[in-house]
Amino acid sequence: MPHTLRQQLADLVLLGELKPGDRLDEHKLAERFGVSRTPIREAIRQLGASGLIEIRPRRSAVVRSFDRTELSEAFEAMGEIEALCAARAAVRFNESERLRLRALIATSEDITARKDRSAALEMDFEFHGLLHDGARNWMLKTVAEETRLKITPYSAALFTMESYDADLGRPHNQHAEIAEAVLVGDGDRAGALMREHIAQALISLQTFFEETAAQPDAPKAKGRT
Amino acid sequence: MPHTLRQQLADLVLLGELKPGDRLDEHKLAERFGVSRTPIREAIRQLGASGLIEIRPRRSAVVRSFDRTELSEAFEAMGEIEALCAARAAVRFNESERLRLRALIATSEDITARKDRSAALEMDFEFHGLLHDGARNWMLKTVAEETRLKITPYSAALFTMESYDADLGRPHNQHAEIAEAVLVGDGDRAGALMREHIAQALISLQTFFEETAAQPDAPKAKGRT
DNA sequence: AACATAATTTTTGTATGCAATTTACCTTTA
DNA sequence: TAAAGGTAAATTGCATACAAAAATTATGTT
Repeated sequence: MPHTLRQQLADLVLLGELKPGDRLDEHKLAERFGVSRTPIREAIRQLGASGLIEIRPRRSAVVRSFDRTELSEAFEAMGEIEALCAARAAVRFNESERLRLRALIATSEDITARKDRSAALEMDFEFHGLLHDGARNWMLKTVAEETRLKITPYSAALFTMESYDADLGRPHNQHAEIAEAVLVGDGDRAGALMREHIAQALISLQTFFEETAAQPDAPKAKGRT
Repeated sequence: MPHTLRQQLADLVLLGELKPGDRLDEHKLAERFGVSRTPIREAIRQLGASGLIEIRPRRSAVVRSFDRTELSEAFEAMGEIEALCAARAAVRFNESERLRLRALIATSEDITARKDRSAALEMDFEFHGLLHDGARNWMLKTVAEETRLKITPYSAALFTMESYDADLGRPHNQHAEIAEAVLVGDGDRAGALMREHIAQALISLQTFFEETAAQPDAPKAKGRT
């Protein structure tokens, strides 16, 4: 099942080939995907409306980048939204979802032990996706995923760093705790734990970006030596 | 300051000229706005990504329509998001915003007395917009406005109905109560009142749509007598 | 008259070309 | 060497054209 052009383009950003601040050259992208500029432009506009890239009239579109303040606000907002999903999921989960969640945590345990960062990233998406579905609210799910999408270029970068190996256990343990609260039906606790989980993720992100000097908002080296 | 094409197109939907379910003919729109189909298509794609219209491959795009369940879920989600904004605004409002809020409520009082539904709709937008800003979180504001945008074709319809005159006082009073909580700095109360306010809005919407039989999800009469 | 099928029109998807603007590069000057 | 200016190249915005698919109308059969 071939992805849509829009998804293929998004993947360039989501999988890290294009990083925040990078320009999107319509000609080159058209050539790369073997189509004309017209469909490329349409895909770019869509991703622009999704907030994944930034569209500036008469100038190249660029991958959306956040400064420290924006990143912190984004995580604060996401924390609240994910907390909402978790709290509702705790109350509305059905039996098959409970089974799936349990299985997910077990698999995650394994992945964490093997320090497979790539699998851990996928697992992270699945875990949160399961809670988004469990909230049984289409709009809430949409909002959660749109929010998550916008910061993905940053959070995904974390999982690609070798130095993140050491901290891989923390998110897993937090997921396990949240899952427990969800399975017990304790919405308030699940929500609170989720809020904390997202807050921790922000701290990890900030820490690693400070260390590597690849900080958000850092001016891109564009040929200027 | 001329609006962008995207905004002009959105206005067709937001101001009620195009209703949920209506098709967007690229040719006619291009002719209407005096441009070619290319920029029209780009605008349509953007609005599609925003969730205001629905894009179906190889078929005309249509204004997004919600069935009863979706509408109810949308309002539930919006209630939580708006409550978040209100709760934060109560704590983070600055002095000029407090003044502006007080002035807004005073004006609203007047508008309600005059039963000016059109002005009341604008006032509604301003009231909520002020709280979105007051939350001091760019992402939260974005999420709130995107959510609000999606259901606007429905909520705006309410304000255009003559029969809504009788109920015009209720939203105003609720706004006033919320404003009071915000000005006192009581975030929890502001949030709770906001949640209630949005829930009431849904009920009004459902009630009026049932009465007029112009229910959401109703199949559009398209030439078929 | 009802239904199925074929012809016709409408509408979308994409490629291509050109004008307008921005960006990059190179020269000149302090 | 750094700044400033001007020219050339690259890039976006938009119009137009045409093929493919969908919607509509017309036609024929039972």
